[in-house]
Amino acid sequence: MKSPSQQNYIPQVSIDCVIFGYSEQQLQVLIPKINFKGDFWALPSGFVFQDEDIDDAAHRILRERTGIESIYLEQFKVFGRANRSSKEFLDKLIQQNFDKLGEKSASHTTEYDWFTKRFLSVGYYALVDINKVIPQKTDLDESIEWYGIHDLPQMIMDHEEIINEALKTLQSHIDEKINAFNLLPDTFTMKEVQEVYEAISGKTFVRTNFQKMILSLDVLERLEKKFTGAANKAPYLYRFRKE
Amino acid sequence: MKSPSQQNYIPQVSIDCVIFGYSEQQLQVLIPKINFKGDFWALPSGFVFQDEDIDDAAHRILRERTGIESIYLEQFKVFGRANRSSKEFLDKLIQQNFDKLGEKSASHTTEYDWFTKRFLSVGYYALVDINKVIPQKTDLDESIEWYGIHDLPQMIMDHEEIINEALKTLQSHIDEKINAFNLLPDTFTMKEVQEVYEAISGKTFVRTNFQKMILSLDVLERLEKKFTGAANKAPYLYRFRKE
DNA sequence: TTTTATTGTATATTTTTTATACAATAATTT
DNA sequence: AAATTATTGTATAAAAAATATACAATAAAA
Repeated sequence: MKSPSQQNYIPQVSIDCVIFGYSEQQLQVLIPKINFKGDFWALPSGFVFQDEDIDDAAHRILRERTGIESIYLEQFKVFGRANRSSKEFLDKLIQQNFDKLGEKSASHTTEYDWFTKRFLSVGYYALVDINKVIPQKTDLDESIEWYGIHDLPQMIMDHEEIINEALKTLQSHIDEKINAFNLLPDTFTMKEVQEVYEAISGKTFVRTNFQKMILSLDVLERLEKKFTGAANKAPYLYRFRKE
Repeated sequence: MKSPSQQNYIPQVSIDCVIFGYSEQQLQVLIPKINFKGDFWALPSGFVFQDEDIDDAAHRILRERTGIESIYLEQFKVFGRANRSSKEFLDKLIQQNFDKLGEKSASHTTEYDWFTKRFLSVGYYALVDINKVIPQKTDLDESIEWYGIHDLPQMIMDHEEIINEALKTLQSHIDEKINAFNLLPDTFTMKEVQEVYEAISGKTFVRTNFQKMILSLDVLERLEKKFTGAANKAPYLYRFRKE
C-alpha cells in the first residue's frame, strides 16, 4: 500500500468498507486492529486516486484486503459530520505514524497536514464467502480478523455507527436485491440459506414457508443430495443461478 | 454566495440537490440555468465548509435556493466516476467565469486549479411545498425555474443521471418513510394525496383502496370540509400529524 | 425391522390486497 | 322544491399472499 501522504489522492475523502461474511450462524465483519497503542480497531479503508472511479477504488481496496477478485459491494452512505474524527485521536495517530515513517519523510510536518483535516468517508458494504477470503494485513495493521456482528471490538471514531448503518442497509436490501447468496459457498443447503437470512434480518422463519418463498424467487437450481454422515435424510444442494 | 475559490471548503467535493415539488399532477424539479453560452442547466449545488456537517451544508444550500428554513431532505448517493465532468465542458466554464470574475482575481490562474480537478458529488433530494418556495437566483445563474420531471432541460455532466437516481430513491422511500406529504400544503384532500403518490410512483391506484391504505398509516387527521364551488360533494381536508 | 432426525410436499387457515357496489352530499338543473 | 349530477366516503365481496399445520419421504442408526 502506498503512503497516503502522496498527493495523487483526492484529499479529505476516504472509503470505509464493511466486509460481511457468514459463519457459525452469525454475520461476521472483517476488521483490522491498527498498530497503535490503546487497542483500537478500524474498518478497512483507503483513498480514491485522482483518475479513479470511486467504485473502482472500493473494489481495489477490497481486493487488497480479501484477495478476492470479483466482489459484491454496495455504496450505502457518506459520513460527514464535522467532528467525526476527534482531534485527540488524530493527534495520537499522527504521532504514531511519525515514529514509523520518520526516516522517510518526517522532515516536513506539512506533509501530514492533509491528514489532520476532517474527512468525508464513503461507506461501502461487501458480501463475501468467508471461506474464499484470505485476510491481508497491511503494515499499518497489527492483525486482521473476523468478528461477530454482535461481538465487535472497540472501533475508532464513528466506525461502529458505520457498521450499524451498513447492517441496516443490508437488511433493507435483502429482499429487493437478492444478494444474500454472496455470503454462501457455491453450493449450499436450504437450511443454510434460511440461517443466513435469519442472521441478517434477526428474525426467524417457518421452515416450510421460507423454502416456498425462496424457491418462488426462481433463482436457485437444485443439484444432487449432500452426504452428511448423520442419522437422517440427506438434504438437496442448491446453486445460485446467475443468468 | 461566496466565491468557491476560497480555500475553506473541502476540495473536490460538491453537493448536488434534486429539489422536488409537486404541481399540475406532476413532480417538478427546481433547476437553475447557468449563465453560460450553450444553454445548459445544472442542479443547485454547493460546497462543504471545513468545519461544517455535510447534512448542514445541504440544508444551507437548500435554504439559499428555496428560502425555506426547515426542509425535508435525504442523502441518496455519491457520484464519483472519474470522467463525470468532461474536460471540454469545464474548460469552457472556467473561461466564462474568468471573464466574469476577471477583475477580482484573474491574476493567478492557480486559483482555479481546484476547479479543474475531478469532483465527487454527494446527491441529496429534497421535498418541498412548491407554493412555499421563492426560487433564489445566484449571480452564476441566468434563471431558476421548475421543470416537470418528464420535461427536463438539457443538463450538464451527469446531472440527468443524478435526477433519475433521486427519483428511484424517492420511489423506494415513499412507502417506508411516508415522506410524500412534504410535497403538499399544510392541508389537502385525499384526492391530492393520491395524485402525489401516482406522480411519484408512476402507477395508478384504485381510489377506495388507496384511501383505506393511507388512513391505515394513521398519520392523518381529518379537518373540515372544503368548499369548492363545484356541483358536487365537498371533500374533507386532511392534515399530516407530526408527533 | 424399527426408530430417529430431518427434509420435501401438500393443504388448511388467516391476513392482506384488490375489485365492486352503493350510500351520502352539495351544488346545478329542471 | 324536486330531480340530476359529480364526487366523496363507507361497506363488502373476491382474489391473492402470507402464515400455520399436517404428513410423507428418506437414510442412517439402533
